[in-house]
Amino acid sequence: MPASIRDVAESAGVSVGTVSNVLNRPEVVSAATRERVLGAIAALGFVRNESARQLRAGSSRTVGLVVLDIANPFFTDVARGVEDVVNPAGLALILCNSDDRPEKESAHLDVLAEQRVQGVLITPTAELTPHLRSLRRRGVPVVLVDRRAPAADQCAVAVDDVLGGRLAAEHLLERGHRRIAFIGGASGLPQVQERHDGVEAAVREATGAVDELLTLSPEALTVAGGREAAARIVGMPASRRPTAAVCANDLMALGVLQEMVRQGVRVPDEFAIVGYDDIDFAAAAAVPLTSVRKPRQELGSRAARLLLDEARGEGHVHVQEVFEPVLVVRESSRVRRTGGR
Amino acid sequence: MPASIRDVAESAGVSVGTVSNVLNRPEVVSAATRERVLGAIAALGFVRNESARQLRAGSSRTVGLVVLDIANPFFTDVARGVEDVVNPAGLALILCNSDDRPEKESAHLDVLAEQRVQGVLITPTAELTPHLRSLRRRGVPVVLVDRRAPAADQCAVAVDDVLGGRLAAEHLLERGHRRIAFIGGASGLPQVQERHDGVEAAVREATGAVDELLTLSPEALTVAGGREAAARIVGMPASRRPTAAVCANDLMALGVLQEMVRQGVRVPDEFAIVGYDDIDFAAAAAVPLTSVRKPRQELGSRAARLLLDEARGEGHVHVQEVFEPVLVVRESSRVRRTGGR
DNA sequence: CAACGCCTGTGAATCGTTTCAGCAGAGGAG
DNA sequence: CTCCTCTGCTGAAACGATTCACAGGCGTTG
Repeated sequence: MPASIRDVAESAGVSVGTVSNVLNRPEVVSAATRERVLGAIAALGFVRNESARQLRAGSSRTVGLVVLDIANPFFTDVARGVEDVVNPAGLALILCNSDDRPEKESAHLDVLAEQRVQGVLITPTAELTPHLRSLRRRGVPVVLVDRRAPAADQCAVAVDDVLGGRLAAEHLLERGHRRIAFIGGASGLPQVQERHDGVEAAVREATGAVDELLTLSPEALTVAGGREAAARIVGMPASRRPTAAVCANDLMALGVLQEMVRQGVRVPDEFAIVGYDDIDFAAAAAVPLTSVRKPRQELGSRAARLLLDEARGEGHVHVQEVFEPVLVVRESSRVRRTGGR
Repeated sequence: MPASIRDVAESAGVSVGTVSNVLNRPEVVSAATRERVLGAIAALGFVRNESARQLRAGSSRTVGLVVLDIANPFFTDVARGVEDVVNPAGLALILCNSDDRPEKESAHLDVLAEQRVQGVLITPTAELTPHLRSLRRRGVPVVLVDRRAPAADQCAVAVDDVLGGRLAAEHLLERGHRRIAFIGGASGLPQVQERHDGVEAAVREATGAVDELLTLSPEALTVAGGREAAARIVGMPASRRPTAAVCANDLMALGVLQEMVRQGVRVPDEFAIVGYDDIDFAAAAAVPLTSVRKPRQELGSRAARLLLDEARGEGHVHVQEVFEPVLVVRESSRVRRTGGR
């Protein structure tokens, strides 16, 4: 139904080749002809059919971004960084949400493969699914976001999460906390594991023992997950109950905070909280959250640039970029009545 | 480079038509042949080329969603609602962010038109741009989200924002506030205008005068915009300074709250705040925000269903759905020392 | 035994764009 | 006047999947 390039050609009295030239290399067409063709295009309301163009070109002008949780502002900030790079390059972004579920992730990857996207940016679920591998084997560039590459044969943009965990824990230890909880999801994400390892190492060095570290694994890395973990902590006997928690992300930290407030536990006086990601809302929370800051937007833009470079081919060198996180101290861990246990 | 349907046909010793049948109407192919073809598909790692399929079909298996601010959780919740409807229908979602800028919006619409999307869901910028009109004229279904349709010739899913504004204002008036501010962006969005009108009507009815309503229009409907407005309010002489504000969305309300806290103004004792949208973070704010709740996810899913219905053709009836907002009272407007002026 | 219908499968046309070899005509050089 | 070059345009092939009219093969029926 919509006008095709042939209709335009007919209406302008030229061949389809000429119309295509007007569209793609206007400089090879004489000014008079160009005007005539552009006039016909406007008159007919012609819009290029991307499918046909793609069919010919072999790949589309889109890239895919698959995130773990679209409701987590961390990922929308990453997406914004990606957009800032990808749109100016004339590419559209297909944003997919896996909800940390491998099936959804696979389904999205299938769609992206069928769309012949230029490449895929992804924060994968725990296991690198076979879909992801086969995508790469098929020659589709894949850049991991907020996750280290398992090998040097692909690009990845990550954050030193062991360091991040360590920063968070050392901060609490300095404030005199000894019984510390690490609250991470049950999903088994390596990023979360690394944060845990950083916390654990710091706790061991400071206390000489690891059993001071309580690890809680609520269902999901969400506000609800944080509430769940907090409820369990409050339910523990006071003698064993931790006095502070490092959370695997800010959403969980907000959940912990909410539940603590609800249960009448004063934060930070009775319980200190450190979040992770430093999303904008962390600073606006009931008790402003201490958090481990990651360069969210830059994570996205850097990953997108690497992807475009790889898609362009020609001597692309795989890069594993690792950003350093920074601890931002706010109210939720500020005070500490008593030192030691 | 990737295997085509022809390679599969060759490898399985059948014609391309048969392969296509296996893919699209497996029931017309004998079991033996089907197995053989599926085997070849697996062996070659064949993936359908959507471009080719679309070229033939005339339209793609995607829908577009254009939002005003991807960083606003309200819109990610809407997006989630859309996804829940659209993915099960076998369609992919292209999520675009206009940042409330007509040029970006137009650029995104161009891309979506070239992609031959099945339809577009959009929360448009202030003016309905010519691009949007021409899209509709070209027969692409367009459903407005969180915005009323200017005429009955298209679908729209909105919220009664006059009522929302009224609910917010009446609540504050009941609490004894008389000098009230309305904080909305300068973008001229009708949704915001309606909220303003609702507030204004309520104020007029209660006080008999409109000049009790101070309207502030910061640059953008963001946290920063809220801070900016709050700073201006604090700078006013106490005699004329409002004692409460209705904000056009929760992000601004959070900004107002932050700035008030920073300036040492106690909320709600010295200044009450009501937000709009009731995003999840509203309840988790430093002072939990009273807010006007909209059915965020349902807004998206309803809009998506209408879009799919319209795309399917066959006796589609345009629907203008208007949801009723509900006031959720929390700490930010709870108390009020003194009544009246 | 012929006629018929059903079941499978074939092969060519088609979608709209890009690309490229090649052609007409103008202008310049000899 | 012929030969050559350059500019501007043409026309057809190609991309990969879908679709549809149709062709064999086989069993059934009268």
